[in-house]
Amino acid sequence: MHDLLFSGAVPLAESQHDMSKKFHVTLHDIAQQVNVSKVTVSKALRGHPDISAETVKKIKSVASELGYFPNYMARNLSSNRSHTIGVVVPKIAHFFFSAVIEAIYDAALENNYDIILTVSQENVERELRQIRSLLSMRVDGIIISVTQQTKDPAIFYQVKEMGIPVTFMDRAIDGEGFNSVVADDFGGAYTATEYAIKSGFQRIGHLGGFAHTMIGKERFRGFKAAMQHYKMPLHPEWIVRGGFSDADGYDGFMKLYESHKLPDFLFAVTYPVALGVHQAARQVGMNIPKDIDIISFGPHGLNEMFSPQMNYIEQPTIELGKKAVELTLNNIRQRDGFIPQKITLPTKLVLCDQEFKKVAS
Amino acid sequence: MHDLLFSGAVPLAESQHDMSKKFHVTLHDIAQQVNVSKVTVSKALRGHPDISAETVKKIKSVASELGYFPNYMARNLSSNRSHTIGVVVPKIAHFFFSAVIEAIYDAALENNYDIILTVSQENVERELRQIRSLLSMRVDGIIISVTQQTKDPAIFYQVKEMGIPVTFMDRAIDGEGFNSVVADDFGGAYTATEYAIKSGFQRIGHLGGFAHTMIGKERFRGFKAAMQHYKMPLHPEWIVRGGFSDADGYDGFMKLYESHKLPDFLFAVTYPVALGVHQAARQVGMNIPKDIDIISFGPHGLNEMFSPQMNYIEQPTIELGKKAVELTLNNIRQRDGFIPQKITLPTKLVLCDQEFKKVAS
DNA sequence: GTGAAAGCGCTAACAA
DNA sequence: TTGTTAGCGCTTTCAC
Repeated sequence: MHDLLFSGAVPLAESQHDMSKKFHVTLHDIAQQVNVSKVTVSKALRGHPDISAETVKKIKSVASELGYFPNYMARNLSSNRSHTIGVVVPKIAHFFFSAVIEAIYDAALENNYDIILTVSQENVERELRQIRSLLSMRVDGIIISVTQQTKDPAIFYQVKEMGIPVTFMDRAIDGEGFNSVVADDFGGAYTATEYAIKSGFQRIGHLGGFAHTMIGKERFRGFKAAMQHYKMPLHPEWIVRGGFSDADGYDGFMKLYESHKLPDFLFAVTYPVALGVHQAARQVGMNIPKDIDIISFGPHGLNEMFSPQMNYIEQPTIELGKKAVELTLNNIRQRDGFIPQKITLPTKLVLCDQEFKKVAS
Repeated sequence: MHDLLFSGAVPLAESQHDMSKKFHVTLHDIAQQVNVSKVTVSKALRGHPDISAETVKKIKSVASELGYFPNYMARNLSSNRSHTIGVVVPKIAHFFFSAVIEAIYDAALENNYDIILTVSQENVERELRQIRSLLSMRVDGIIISVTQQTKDPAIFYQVKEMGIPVTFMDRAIDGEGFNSVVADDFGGAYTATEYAIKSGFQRIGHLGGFAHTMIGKERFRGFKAAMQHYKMPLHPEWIVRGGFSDADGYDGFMKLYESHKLPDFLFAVTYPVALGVHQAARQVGMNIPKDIDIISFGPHGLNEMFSPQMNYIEQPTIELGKKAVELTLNNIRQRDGFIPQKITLPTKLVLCDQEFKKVAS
């Protein structure tokens, strides 16, 4: 029995210069064994209705006996579909992105699609390089969360021209003809600010993100809108525009601290920024929330560690990933008939509770 | 000028049934424009020394003018190398894994290799499915961190038989002929326990992971070794074997608490377990570190948020990723001549300081 | 220095 | 129901 096992594959190997091919069984090998043609095997393995149940059974058994794995490179080349979605993110080791990425993987699997993930590391050149790479891999669609520096939409138009749907996730750039799935940054910021106002804080400050990013803009806009709606004066000295990292939060707080006119409440643009604030506050001997309270966007399950816990705006990470995949898939399936969609998912104000929640396993 | 731009590609498109191929420029298109053969273009674009500098220049300019992207499916099919490493991890949204994954991506990029990442979600069937998928994509090698339930090494032997190097990362399984890169779990656990003993704690307990996993075993072994070395009695009632998640930590603590004989120090097998302990302790009104102190493996930059901060064993996440890639690449390049390596990377005891550190950006 | 021919493993049209 | 023929886009001989 075992002599037969590689009877198709081994002779093939002998004639190969590349030894790595040694044990790569092909349709041809199976066809020989079963005494049918390659095409029959191909059809049988893919569940094509043409082939008789008996033949299918025989073919399948031989296939698994030989340890056959379809060669996707060959399959994709001839069918001209890769059944793959390319993804570009700025970071992986990041609370928010790692959660979204996982959701993307799960959603894709449910739809029998593969994901090819790439990382730009917040670097525009690397981002471009990765997009090119995905194009060369002939992905069927691309989901991207751009870097904080990405401004030029040219490449995205080029991708679209190639017939490859583009879906922006969370971080979008201006431009027509693309899908996008973003969290309701404006609404979240508005709610957070409103909460501070209604809680009676009088000196409310904002540590905002980069002014040129959608997120930085929208969250600042939500902050302003709430302040204006409740007739609170906007104090420019309490508004610091920086980046999205903990270092930015640290620096921002220190800047306020050194000016000797700290607000009594801070709305931080991201969770890392809030962490930086915590760090800085501890360093100068100030207590949160006693001396100064804070709220920020989405800690993504990390809040449990804090004592006392922080209030926050929950971002729909799972939904973002899921929607991005669905949208991209719809676009891929409908191709030209598809009208690009822009989806905004709601955020939620979470006031800290003491109930036990799962963090990460 | 623009009429020429797609003169090669458009007519080709007309004859295609699949519209997605509309604007996919091929070597053939470039060849026509420059009036040379496909082969010349192929060689020129790959920097083959055969072609004259002038021809190369002309070809490259036309290629970029037409917006040419090499088709990796075709390239890989004919060259029988994918220049790709497949990766399987149990989780992405996890402090430890997301850090390692990012390191893997960076290391691969430096070596001009692509990564295809898949997630098993701690599910053995899904893990198998993803491995199959990677094999079908004809990855050149596989880096894998197995699920907590993975016991059967059969598939890994099969992969190896196909001439595809396997490197276990962090979570290894027994078996010969595979590479592995793991953190020094034994040493880390020993050091942690030793620290507790030297700090004067008398009732030292351990919240251990699954007894069937390498990590669970090694960390427990390190704990025991240190206890024995310092002649500390091992109290079975202070040793709880569970899993690696926060829920396990929560449950473990509660079990000890309800038994009314809590230790005064806990060595937790993972950071999530320690988080669960924190959560539980807070719930029953106990203070860490006053009432009971704790140490655990690797919070990966999250420690800054704690107040007071926790001591921990630092895991070499970046190094794990980097080494895994290097090892796999070496194995790929040397093929049969390669002797599989088992690398253990040192861990480090970190006693909390107040200095500002970057968390995540 | 350049190119013609053959083939990678598979699928899609069309015959038989 | 099954097989034949023709590619997919590229690389690899090997001849010129």
